[in-house]
Amino acid sequence: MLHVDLDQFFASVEVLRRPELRGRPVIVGGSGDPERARTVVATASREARAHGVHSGMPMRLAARKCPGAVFLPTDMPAYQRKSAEVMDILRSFPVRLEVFGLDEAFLGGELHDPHALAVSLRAAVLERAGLTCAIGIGRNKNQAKIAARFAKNDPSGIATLTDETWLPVMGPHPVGDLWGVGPKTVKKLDELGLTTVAALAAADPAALLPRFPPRAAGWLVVIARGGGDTEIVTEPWVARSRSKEITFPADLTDRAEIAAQVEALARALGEEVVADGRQVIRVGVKVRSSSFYTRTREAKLRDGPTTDPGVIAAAALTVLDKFEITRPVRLLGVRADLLL
DNA sequence: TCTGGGGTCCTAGGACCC
DNA sequence: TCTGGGGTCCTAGGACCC
Repeated sequence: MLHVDLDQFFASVEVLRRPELRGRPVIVGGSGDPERARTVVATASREARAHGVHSGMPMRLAARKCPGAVFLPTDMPAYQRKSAEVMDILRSFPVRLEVFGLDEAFLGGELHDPHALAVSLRAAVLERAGLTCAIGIGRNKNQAKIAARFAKNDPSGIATLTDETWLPVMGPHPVGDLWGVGPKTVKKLDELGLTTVAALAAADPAALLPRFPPRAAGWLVVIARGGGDTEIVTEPWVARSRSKEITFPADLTDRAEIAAQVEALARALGEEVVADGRQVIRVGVKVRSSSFYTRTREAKLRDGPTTDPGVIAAAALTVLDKFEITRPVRLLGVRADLLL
């Protein structure tokens, strides 16, 4: 199993079409205005990362840390096109390919010399798409995915984990370094005295039951031991839902204005979904107040699946009525669940 | 410097039915 | 008269990922 992870994907695509930016710190995010409040960095180039800039950082802080950087707006259509190009290159090899987001893929097959394959893949992606990538090799997705992180810090851009090396390498790491273990899970594991991968790997899943549901407990121990999924799904991904949300530069307080924004979001979302040939079965609304308190409400469409943006907008407004809005509104979002 | 946008999957409780 | 067991659907929220 191989995991291919494109380096600083958004920033690299921007540099490709603006060669004069090569070697300069490039920061992609929001509208590209570093002074605009409530926006964050989507991707920072290697040069910008050297200044301490990283994904998720507020744009204004990034601008302070790296005043000489070039700031660019996020151009998703461009990244989607480039992603498809790279995936086609990967598919030209005799492997099974699972697309895993815009900038990642898993490759599997009967690989006699996975390292040699990784070398060839990197060369092909660089020559034919102009992009660099890290490649992790493992016996399953978990191992390959984590190996790709090590590959990012290796001059060869390739790293391998196996059943034999997993625990010696990962054992000393904090549990938060595991794929799928976030801050909340780290805290709960810590309450059980499990802070390292080695400790979690040695644990009896039953010991996690005071803090985790049975399935989660079993899964955590499996991934800590270097186990994981080995299935490659080559069928194109069919989206389960689609959403649109906006964080406003200044909070909204007027109820009519809030409703108008929800309606506009729902209509735009509906038009995109219909353009994709999908049907909406359920509509959800998200409201985040100025205090960052976030709530969602949703409802199934009573009259069945629809392709009518007007119906979707009306449903969103009905769902909005379920909220008691007492605080200024920072964010509004609309989500559509799609018929499979 | 306050904290984006777009997703997925899981869990849990209540309604409702037999 | 005071309380079964199983199942599905719906909704809300949590957690995580890039």
